[in-house]
Amino acid sequence: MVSSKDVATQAGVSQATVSRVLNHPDRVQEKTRRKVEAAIEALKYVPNAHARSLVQDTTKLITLLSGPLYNPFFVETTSAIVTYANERGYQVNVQFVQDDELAEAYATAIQTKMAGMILSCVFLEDAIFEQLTHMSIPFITYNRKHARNEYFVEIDNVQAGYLAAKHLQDLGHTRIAFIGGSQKVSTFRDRFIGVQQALGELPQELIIHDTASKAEVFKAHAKLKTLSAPPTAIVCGADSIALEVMDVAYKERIQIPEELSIIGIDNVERSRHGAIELTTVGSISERNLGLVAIQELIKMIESEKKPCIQITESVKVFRRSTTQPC
Amino acid sequence: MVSSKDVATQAGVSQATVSRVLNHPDRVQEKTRRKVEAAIEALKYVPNAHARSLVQDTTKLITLLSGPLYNPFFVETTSAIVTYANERGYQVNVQFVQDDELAEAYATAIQTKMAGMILSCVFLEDAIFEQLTHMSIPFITYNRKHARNEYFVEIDNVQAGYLAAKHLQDLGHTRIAFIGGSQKVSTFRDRFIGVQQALGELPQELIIHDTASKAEVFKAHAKLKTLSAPPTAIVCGADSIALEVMDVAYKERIQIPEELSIIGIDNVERSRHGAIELTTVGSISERNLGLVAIQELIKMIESEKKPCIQITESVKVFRRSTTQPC
DNA sequence: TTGTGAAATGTATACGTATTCATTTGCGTA
DNA sequence: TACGCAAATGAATACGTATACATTTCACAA
Repeated sequence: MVSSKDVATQAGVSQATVSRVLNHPDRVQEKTRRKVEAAIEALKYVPNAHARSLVQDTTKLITLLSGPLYNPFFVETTSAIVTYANERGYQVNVQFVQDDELAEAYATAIQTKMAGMILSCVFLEDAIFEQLTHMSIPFITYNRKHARNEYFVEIDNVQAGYLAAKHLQDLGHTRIAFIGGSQKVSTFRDRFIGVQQALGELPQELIIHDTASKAEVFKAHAKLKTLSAPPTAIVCGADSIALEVMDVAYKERIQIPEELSIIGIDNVERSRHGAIELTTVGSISERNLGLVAIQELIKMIESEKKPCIQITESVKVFRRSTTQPC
Repeated sequence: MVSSKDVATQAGVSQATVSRVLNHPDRVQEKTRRKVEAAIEALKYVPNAHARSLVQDTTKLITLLSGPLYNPFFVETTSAIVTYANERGYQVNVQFVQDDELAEAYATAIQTKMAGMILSCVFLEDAIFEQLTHMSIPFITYNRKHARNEYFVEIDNVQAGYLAAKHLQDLGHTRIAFIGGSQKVSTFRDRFIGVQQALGELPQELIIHDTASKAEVFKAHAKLKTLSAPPTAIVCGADSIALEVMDVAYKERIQIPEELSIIGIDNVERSRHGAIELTTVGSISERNLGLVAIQELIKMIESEKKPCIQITESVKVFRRSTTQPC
């Protein structure tokens, strides 16, 4: 590995001067600068970011702990986060973590000195939260939040659940099911609360929580189908779930929306696809939640002042083709 | 920041001993080890990965230069790569790079000392390639390759193009169009070669290259539609393009496959969705190309011996519902 | 010419870790 | 008890960079 010392020797200057050429080009004479730059070019020198961040105790690295990419919501947020961070000169360390893996993901992540952390996969009551808070670096959550979170970006999940259920109710549906994820997660909990605000207490047989994988969606759908009075409509706790329900339904030749109305929440890009046309609830602004979060995080990193950041975006129904009157 | 020196003071030992507890626990006495571990716990010490990789000149970091996530192919590969690497104890630095941004992505990436690099976004004749080769670290490309690549993982793209075109031909189609990306890219070039092997020289009006964005797919489709003799079938150079063509077609109320047959290449997960059912060509083994690549890369990193790795997976047609007899 | 101050450059040090080498400890044996 | 040897530990150093501080250079005025 070629170091700044090698460059210095080659250029006939001291290592400090090389460093100055890189960091304060104005503080070094034109002629010297050119010599050094020539040496850098000749030796194909690239500064060592590890050494730099060691001495400066600062780094241009952000850790992203995202949910898994089989959920299209995380595809969009990850893409936005990484791209924006790169534009701003940050590298992004990405991990895709399943719900119960946060602790170990966190443990390995913090070994690397970083400028900030952005994550989605936190539980409402997550033991990891105290550690996060005691970290000296800024962190922000998007989509989900912790019970005592001070920095988060989300959509109005209660309202989203409410609007989704209301939409189906307004279409005349009375047997409405809910399929969602873990109630330990703020998102699903709040969305379910919203659903209940619209519909009142749902019969137990129409509520299915803890649906994380495709296989579980399959089971959930099978269970609903065999009910003596199957639902005519389903509120899905996330578009990712809705897409999987649609997959199962199509494969079983169930007509959507004729036999079954489906509404999701998140308004992911894919729900707009001509072959999908999923009715869903999403942010009015249609701003990417990940983008909002990374922008806020970088503000926090670069301005040092850290006021409490709590952004909750308003939502509305995006009506497409998977819902119709009962 | 709490350092190993602080831990040493707290435990009443030297810094070297703390280091040994972490790296060679067997070389330190049981009693001492417990003292140190207690101190680590008490001070919530985490070793600084920068300092470590500085002194060891080694690091558990891999750089991934992926194509953009609006292409579902890259969603699947990125997911597989990051997850596998994490399991093996590596952090992954991710960048999503558009075709013409490779140079700058590369420039920022190499400032961080890394164990290896994995990338997809290279052109057949890419100037960056020489720099990559002269790097002392292992790198491997997946999906795409460079003209002089020694380490790559791909599917048999010529065969894929051939089979896709042949499939349509066998169904009786004669007006077959091709929509692909840049011919500077190995993937699209080879796939197009395969198409021509099956169909002979295509009429110029039925060939559309350089289709990278959704907007360009829209334009491509519009152009084909207004032809005096529009195509009855389209070979798409990638599933991502096929999905976008389907999107446009559905929105214009064009029946697929009744009015237009579509075949893609890649066999991405999404093409199996009940609402999509895209006929496509993909690897027989259905192994994730990204996974194969990262496994090979880590082998290269950890075993030092670096034979030439050139994996080309055989392909077959996955017949679904977007193609039918003319 | 000489003195002065600013600009330019060099010297020395710190960051946190792993490791080599030197020193101490402790144990078994004579 | 004393000796020797292995095991355990400590002291010192290197990794590559940025910067505070010391030194040199240089232009300009007296």
